[in-house]
Amino acid sequence: MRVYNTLSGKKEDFIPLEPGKVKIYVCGVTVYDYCHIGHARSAIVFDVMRRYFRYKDFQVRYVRNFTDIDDKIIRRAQEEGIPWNEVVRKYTEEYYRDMDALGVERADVEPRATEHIPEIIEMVRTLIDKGYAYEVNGDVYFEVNRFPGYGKLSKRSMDELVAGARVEVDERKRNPLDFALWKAAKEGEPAWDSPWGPGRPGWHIECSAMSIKHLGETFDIHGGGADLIFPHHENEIAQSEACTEKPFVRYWLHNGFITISKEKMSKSLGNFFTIREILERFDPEVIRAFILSTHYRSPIEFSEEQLLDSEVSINRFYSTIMRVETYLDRMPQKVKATPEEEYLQEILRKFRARFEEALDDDFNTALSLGYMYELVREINRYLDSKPSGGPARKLLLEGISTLRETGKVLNIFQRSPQQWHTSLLRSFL
RNA sequence: GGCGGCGUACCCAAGUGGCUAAGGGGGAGGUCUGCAAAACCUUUAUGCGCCGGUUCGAAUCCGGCCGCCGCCUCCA
Repeated sequence: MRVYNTLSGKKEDFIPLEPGKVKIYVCGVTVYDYCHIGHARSAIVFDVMRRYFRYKDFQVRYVRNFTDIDDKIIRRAQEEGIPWNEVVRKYTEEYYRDMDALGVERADVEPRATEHIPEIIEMVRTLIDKGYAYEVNGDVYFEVNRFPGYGKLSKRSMDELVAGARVEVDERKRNPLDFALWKAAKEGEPAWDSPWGPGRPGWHIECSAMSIKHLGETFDIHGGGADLIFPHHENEIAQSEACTEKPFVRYWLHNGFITISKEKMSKSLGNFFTIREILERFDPEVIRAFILSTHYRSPIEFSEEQLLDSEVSINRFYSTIMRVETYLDRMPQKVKATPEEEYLQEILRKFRARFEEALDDDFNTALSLGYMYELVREINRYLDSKPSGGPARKLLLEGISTLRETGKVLNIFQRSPQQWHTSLLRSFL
């Protein structure tokens, strides 16, 4: 397998730390609002990677966190006049509702920052002891100048970062790029005791502490949206490697954005659609197929037209399944071979290899889908030739089961045609 | 300003040195059908933003130009 590693900027052979095993950490969401389609993309593409590793007989350990304490959560709690942990509870529940609907599997471990305060404190303490961090009035900052590799993931030098920085100047920091490991609590804010006084963890430290705890000091894959490359993942590398003195992650994988009118969909621009809104109009399988019809690193333009295209494609699949079922029910015993049989056999013979070749090449789901639709067409062509008898039955069933099994990797094509059609009718109402 | 990415048909999209440039949607024509739908077939890029260069050979590598986008600030 080959994967594109953001760290090296190229595709590399994937070699796991331990043969046959793969350890993956994916940055999840901050639970303070409903998820939008961009969150869905990240969740779905990494879900597919995980499923594909399993398909390839890897033993997968998959960790995806929830950020359950930060400024946005605190602000939202104040706005709604409810406790911060009530905000967390509510939006965690909503997250699961959306992701379950989209067929995103639960992670093996789903750690939360507030459940790892001791590990976080321990890590911050180590960083201070080693001289990588300093305390100022109850805040603790990581000193980026102390870490020689700073900028290696986002491919920027310190000078460039400082020159282009638009961050507000905080006089207490030794360098404007220094980032908070621990934040002192202001009046009325949720707080945990620490050697530096009551406070809460900074955003980046939780992912380092939790990934190291659940996957070890070095692990295989760390993923997330491309907008996390800087500063989040850059900071994770700095604090983790400073702390453990070992390489943190072997392969950094990042998914591209969803755009609206060519612009990045984002909270701050306000040009986003929630998963919930889209699910009112489209079947979840349509959303999955739409997202997987583009390579995970490329931008996808979100549009109704594209979703409708995906809907038609999936419909063709289920119509074919139904056609085969009906056909087999009425098919005569008498053996009738047709020339099309050879074509279908030929495409089936090559199918698995081509499917795997596509996904082996940096998870090219778009290409794998193309092969699947080619197989659908070949099955229809064979049906049109009106074959009959045992061998024909066997061949048709093989075609269907091949699509079903490979569909498992993308988690599409898993329902009955009846279920699909029922759901489709519902979306018209 | 710095760094990075992208530009393939009417739309989406795969393809990163070499067979006829996947696949889907849409359009046109056709087969089947009582009609229709579905399905299938044919067709829809001698060309891959533009101009040069390297090479026996380039969408694919190099240089320049044009256009679009992202990151540098919370962000999937």
